[in-house]
Amino acid sequence: MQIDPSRPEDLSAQIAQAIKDAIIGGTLIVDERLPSEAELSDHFQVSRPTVREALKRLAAQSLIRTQRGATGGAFVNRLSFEDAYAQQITTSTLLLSMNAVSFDTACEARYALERACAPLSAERRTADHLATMRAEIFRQSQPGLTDEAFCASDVAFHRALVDGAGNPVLSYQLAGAVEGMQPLMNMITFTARDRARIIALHERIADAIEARKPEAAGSGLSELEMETRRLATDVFAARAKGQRPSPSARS
Amino acid sequence: MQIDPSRPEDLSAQIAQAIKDAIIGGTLIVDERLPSEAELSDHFQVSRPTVREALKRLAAQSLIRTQRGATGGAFVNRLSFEDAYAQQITTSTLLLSMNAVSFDTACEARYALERACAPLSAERRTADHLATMRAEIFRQSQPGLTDEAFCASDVAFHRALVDGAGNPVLSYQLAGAVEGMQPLMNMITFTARDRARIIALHERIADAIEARKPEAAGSGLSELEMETRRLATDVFAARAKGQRPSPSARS
DNA sequence: AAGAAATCATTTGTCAGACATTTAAAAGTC
DNA sequence: GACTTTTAAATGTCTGACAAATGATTTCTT
Repeated sequence: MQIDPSRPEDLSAQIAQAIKDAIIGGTLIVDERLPSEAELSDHFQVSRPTVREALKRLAAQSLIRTQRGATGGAFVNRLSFEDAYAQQITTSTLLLSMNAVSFDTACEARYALERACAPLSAERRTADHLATMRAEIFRQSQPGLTDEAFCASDVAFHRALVDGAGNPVLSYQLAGAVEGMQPLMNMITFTARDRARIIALHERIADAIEARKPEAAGSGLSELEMETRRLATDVFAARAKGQRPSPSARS
Repeated sequence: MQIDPSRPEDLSAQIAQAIKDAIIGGTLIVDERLPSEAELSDHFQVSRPTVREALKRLAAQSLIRTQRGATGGAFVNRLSFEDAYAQQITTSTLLLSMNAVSFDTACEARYALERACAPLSAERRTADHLATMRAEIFRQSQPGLTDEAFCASDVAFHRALVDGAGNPVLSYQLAGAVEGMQPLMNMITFTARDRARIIALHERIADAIEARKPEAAGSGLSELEMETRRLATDVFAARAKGQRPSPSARS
């Protein structure tokens, strides 16, 4: 594990990469303790602040965790599904918000992936998943719900649908697709009639999942996709005409 | 944008989070220059090394880039699809290698997601995508190919299939599912007969994509999934019996 | 006056050394 | 033996300094 001080790249970046490679390559295994900062600075022939910058880079990616005290130090971190979810969501959200991805493109990707989960979810969903879906549908039907709360409930509904597939890898992959779209969804204002249509489709999907009918769930999702895209088209067209103020994405 | 020095969390982590929130929330926009390290240390009432650790955390997530010199500084980085791909692949790879995810679970997720791309790819693939798929199939049929090279070509084939859908968001999401599985795939040894079967299925899928037949592509993928899972089951069963040495994942 | 060269100022990158804080183990005390 | 105190090791933070890069400014030359 060596670095090249003559390379133009930052020393801390090189050190972080070297340690990262060691983790990915299996040289350093989960829960193994890294050498202390003093030992690392000695090994790489750099100062301790430089080593620390490298370690912070790794900590930011959840590759290591640090512990203070006598038996403390930096330890290779087992990347948990929760950490991976969070990273995935952040990355997806930023990717969509910073790259002028069209609503249609993001929507198409999201529903294509969700349809992939539907058959598995219809087969394996537990009563718990179903109960969550029903509860979210009920919440969505409450009058006086803000658009943001409606969207948040929408996300929860779809996550329950995805989690119903009982495949954590799938849930992880979908987390970004579903949650990353929320800022885009929040740009839409829903009328009462819009909501009613969406809720009806949610019920249809939940019914299909409950009855273990994969095709019905898939077609329900397809209709929901069309409905969502139609809504977005209308809202954006209205904004373009200046019929409404053109607010930026609401947080 | 403030921090609380009395909280137990690292100051650099708090500062990083505060800046991250500002970026996600839109307070800081793409290509905007952050205050200099000296100004930040003054603002947050911490030393410059602490600020630097915070900035390195953000740099590790590609949220900022830094530039030296008179007009240099830290700038909010536009998260490119390439950066997002790379992060996604690293995270997925680590998640699968560190969490004892069963081969079947990962495989199921991967093929479910790929089947979601197949209809779109059948509809939109260009001659380019098709040419890549054919080229990879040809490479896979070359004798003397190592198992690793065979797997790498397999990944390239599937990426071409996914990219054929012409949806960058979908390509981004699938990057992790396809490439993250490579270390697991590399644990499998392929006999000549195994390879022949896989290549035949690849050809069937490519034919379906070329003929713009979404259902045929989907069923080809389903068969490929079954074939892959059968192979893995055999290999692992043989290893368990001690008929072969039990190597760890080859890099 | 115009262009080239030198200088300067700003900013990040790195270093050295120090102190504070946390934590577990070792030593001491009853 | 159980409890308390001390100690050592490690990370977290600070101060101050210098190096290196780089654009802007000034000066010099023609």
